[in-house]
Amino acid sequence: MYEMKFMLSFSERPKKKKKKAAEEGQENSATVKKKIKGKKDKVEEKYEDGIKWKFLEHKGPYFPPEYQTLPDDVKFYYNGKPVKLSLPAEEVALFFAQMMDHEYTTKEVFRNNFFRDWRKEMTLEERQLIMDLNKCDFGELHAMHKQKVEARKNLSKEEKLVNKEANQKIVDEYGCCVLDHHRERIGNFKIEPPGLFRGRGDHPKQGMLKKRIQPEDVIINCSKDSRIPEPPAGHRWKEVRHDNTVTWLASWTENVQGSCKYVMLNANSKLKGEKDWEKYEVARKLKTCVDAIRAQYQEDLKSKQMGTRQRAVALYFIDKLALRAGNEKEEGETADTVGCCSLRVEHITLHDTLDGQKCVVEFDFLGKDCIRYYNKVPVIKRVFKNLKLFMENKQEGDDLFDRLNTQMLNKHLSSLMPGLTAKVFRTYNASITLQQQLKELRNSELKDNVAEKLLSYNRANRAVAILCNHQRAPPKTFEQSMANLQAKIDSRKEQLDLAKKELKQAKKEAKGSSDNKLLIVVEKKKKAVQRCEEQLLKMEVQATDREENKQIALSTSKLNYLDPRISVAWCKNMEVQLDKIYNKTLRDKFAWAIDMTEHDFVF
DNA sequence: AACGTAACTTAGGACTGCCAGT
DNA sequence: ACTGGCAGTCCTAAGTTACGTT
Repeated sequence: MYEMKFMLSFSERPKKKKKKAAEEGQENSATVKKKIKGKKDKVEEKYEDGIKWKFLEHKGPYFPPEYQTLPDDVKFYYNGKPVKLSLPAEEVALFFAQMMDHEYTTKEVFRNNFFRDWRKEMTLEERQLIMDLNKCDFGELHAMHKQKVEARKNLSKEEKLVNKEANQKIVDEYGCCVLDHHRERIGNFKIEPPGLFRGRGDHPKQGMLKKRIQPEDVIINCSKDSRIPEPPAGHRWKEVRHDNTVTWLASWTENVQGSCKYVMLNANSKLKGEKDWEKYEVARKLKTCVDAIRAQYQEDLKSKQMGTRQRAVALYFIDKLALRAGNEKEEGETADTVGCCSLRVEHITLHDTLDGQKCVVEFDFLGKDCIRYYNKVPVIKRVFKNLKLFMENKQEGDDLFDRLNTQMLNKHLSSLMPGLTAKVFRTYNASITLQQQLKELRNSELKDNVAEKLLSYNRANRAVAILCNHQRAPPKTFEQSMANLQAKIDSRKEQLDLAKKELKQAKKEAKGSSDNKLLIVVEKKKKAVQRCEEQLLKMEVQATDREENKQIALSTSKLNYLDPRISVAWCKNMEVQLDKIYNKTLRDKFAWAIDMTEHDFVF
């Protein structure tokens, strides 16, 4: 049961005093701000000062199995000669062999990074021998891997069940924790297995060895008074700490980028649910002051301060186009991608007129995950003039907003509204767009068929996905499956024609007759026609939906940007079953919204 | 103020297993 | 019973933001 309607709203929430709270420790009963009696006399506790829990107990992360050496008959060859590799070198060789069907392994950067890191794992002797990746023959390793995959696929039902049960046992043991009074699922309790780093796009580190994580690398976070997780036999943890100002249960540092990895709770947990609710409440708060903020940045477009003008233009983009903030990135460490503040002059082209429209900005850049953002947008004159100004005397590689960064932008935003940052605009614009589109589509289409209602919902969802530029690679089987569906539609059409003819014939025969049998036949044929029509419509709607969705990913916005209460209310109003738009995982994640939302909810 | 990084959200692709249609 | 296509799940990379340090 969720009690978040009683929670402090974000503006009333005290500012964090992180470190201090941690030092005081979780036993401090003064950290319990409020005990609120909920329904059924359940007591919910709210904490202040960024305290996330009072009690946390878990079994620690689950480690992947140790590497098992190759069978003797599977050989690696160098320069045509079999070479028995040392265990560490062999393990890394297998990582490469496993990926050989992938395009990655043909790329120069990938191969070079792999080879460099692989050589580090070799013995001196191996290193002296193996000097050239092109002389390496992983053929047998690759074949063995493919065989293993095949064998796994061909397991009998019983064997698969045994595996499934073994997996379930691991989930039962490691997949849950106790946080305060709740038993909660953990999102990622498994330590990431070693392998070759697969960055996205043109990643300078692709192919580097992602090393095996040992318990000695792992920090455990839990309550002092909980049963401390046991490290695997013969090992010890890097550290056991008791920091209740954070939500992670375990962490380690990953070697490729040097960043932290965390074991955290599942999205259906109370902690994550509250955070999610809070996010949407901030976005709704923005709704109440967005007009003022827009008026302000319109004014700022005329500012004498260049920095203020740049901030205003950036904000205009973030608001209108739902661009991400765009932090600076360290060159050479990651793929070259940008967001709003990090746009460079080569990413936009200004057109005084284009296709009959005035003041058009053409965007073309790679955003998060190297997804291309391409858009031609008419903008207001003042923005256009400013852009021209910002581009003056600059060349390729120069920042468009040279007097602006995300910290400055967010600092400004938080002064306009507590809790406001650049990404809130994405959440706000996504959710408000869904709400508007649902309303419009309902008015204009007035469908009473569930399939058509769902098409409307998906179209509204799609409008958001397009706004947020959530793309996907067209499924490999797309053309084929589309053709299959069309064939089915065609054959169903023929079937319908036939059914109609039969109905006509039956009617004719029954005319004037009072023979009950004939009347029953007519009814039967009528039903058949009706059923056929329904099936045909359903398939046609499905075809439309699928075609429109070819390169668009709806799931990302559904999961991260759309206030679930809008969808829950829509289902109630349209008399559509919630499970038609939310699968089990989403229903779990949004349990808080399903619980609290009435049909009249307005974002 | 500049910088580094911890903590957390957001993201697309790979993988899996189920079920409709044969 | 078989299978292929796809929805759902898993995986982990890649963002954002706040905070601490120099």
